[in-house]
Amino acid sequence: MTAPIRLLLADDHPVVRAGLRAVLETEPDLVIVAEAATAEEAVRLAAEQPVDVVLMDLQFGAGMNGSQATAEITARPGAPRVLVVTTYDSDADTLSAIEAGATGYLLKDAPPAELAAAVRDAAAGRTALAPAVADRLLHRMRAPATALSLREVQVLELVARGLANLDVARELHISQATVKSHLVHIYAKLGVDSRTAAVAAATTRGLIRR
Amino acid sequence: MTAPIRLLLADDHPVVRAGLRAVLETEPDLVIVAEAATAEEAVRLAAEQPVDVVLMDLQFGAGMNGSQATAEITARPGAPRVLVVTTYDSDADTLSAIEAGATGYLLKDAPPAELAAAVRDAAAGRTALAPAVADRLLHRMRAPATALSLREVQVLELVARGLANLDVARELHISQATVKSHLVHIYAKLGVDSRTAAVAAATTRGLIRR
DNA sequence: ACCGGAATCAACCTTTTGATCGATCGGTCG
DNA sequence: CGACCGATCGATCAAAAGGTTGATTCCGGT
Repeated sequence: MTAPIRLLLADDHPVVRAGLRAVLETEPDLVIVAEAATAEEAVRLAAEQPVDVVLMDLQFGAGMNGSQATAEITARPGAPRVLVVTTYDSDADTLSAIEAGATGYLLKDAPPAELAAAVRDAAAGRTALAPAVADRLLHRMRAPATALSLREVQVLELVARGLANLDVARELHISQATVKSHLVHIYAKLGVDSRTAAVAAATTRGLIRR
Repeated sequence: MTAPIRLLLADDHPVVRAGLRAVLETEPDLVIVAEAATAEEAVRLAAEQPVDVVLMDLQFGAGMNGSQATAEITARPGAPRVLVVTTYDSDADTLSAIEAGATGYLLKDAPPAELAAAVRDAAAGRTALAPAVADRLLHRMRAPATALSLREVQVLELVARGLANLDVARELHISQATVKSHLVHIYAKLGVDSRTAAVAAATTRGLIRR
């Protein structure tokens, strides 16, 4: 028998951490070596000890989000694999997580068996995508007209939260001119001509999370 | 020693059910008698057997939502208490759950001890509200201005569809000045200062339909 | 090595929106 | 009845957003 797969759980909900622990601890080849309640803590713990797979939530109450933490974790040499386990999925979440170096993307409504299988896939370096996520990614490939780039989705999500262009610029550390430029491209791709119309179109198409 | 409190867990996420079970089973006075993966199943199970407290999620993937299930469960004589345990909270969620007869409203990021305490409160018929939820409810009481008039809602729904002021005016057969006037009032009531922010605020509070 | 797309920024101009006045006209309610 | 509120409209000015053009950098694919 080979060495067990060492896991780090990163989720701000104690209940979810307990659930993941309960589900995964019944697998003899998996061992949970640490838990993190914040993204920052996850980054720190992943650096302090040998870990094979990090189960990473995307939404944390405050501070760094899961994508940022994923990017920091995967940036280091000999980094563990990061398997994103989140509740809701949108193009924005999926793309930024994959962009950040996630090995897999699961939804929390996955059955336990699927979860354990995905962990093993991730540990072996194989990509593990939830069916719903894989479907959407393929669908995007086939219809590249409506496919917003990662940056464009990020801009649009902030716009949907009601931020003005200058606020979006500050949030993303770019200039206001760039935000306007992105918006022009977004309008063209969605076939609209105002920010609120873009938000409405993107919402009905499921491009952004509400 | 008195009889243990009998619990029914209703959540569509296996991981969350396992987490709640793990957290609550360590309490000697609590016993989980059933689990439901859908709202419909929760209603059925709550009718079939004696249960003291139902831990109810609000978001289910498909079918009935948690509020509807709560209403059905509490409508029966000798009904169990329903304790809502959800991830995100918005005014719309909170109000409809309380409206439906929920005894308490907790967030999933609550620490285990708080969860167990809330279950005991609910079993005894005491209202158990998460501090964040209680704060918001009190805040609403002090600021009853959140009630939009019928006309204001009509304007806001068209704005949310991406229409410009002039388009809204034509749609409602009023002048652009009137639309702007309504919007000023809407912004004041929602505490925002732009149309997209108003749409975002109204959406999260459930004031407009998407 | 070259090309195209994504992302970045700047400057200019037009349109839309928002802020702030004020005003009229029904209803409702104590 | 008088006070109040919702709905309606107008005018003006400043701010924000949108449209256009052009340019640079970087990266992946041919």
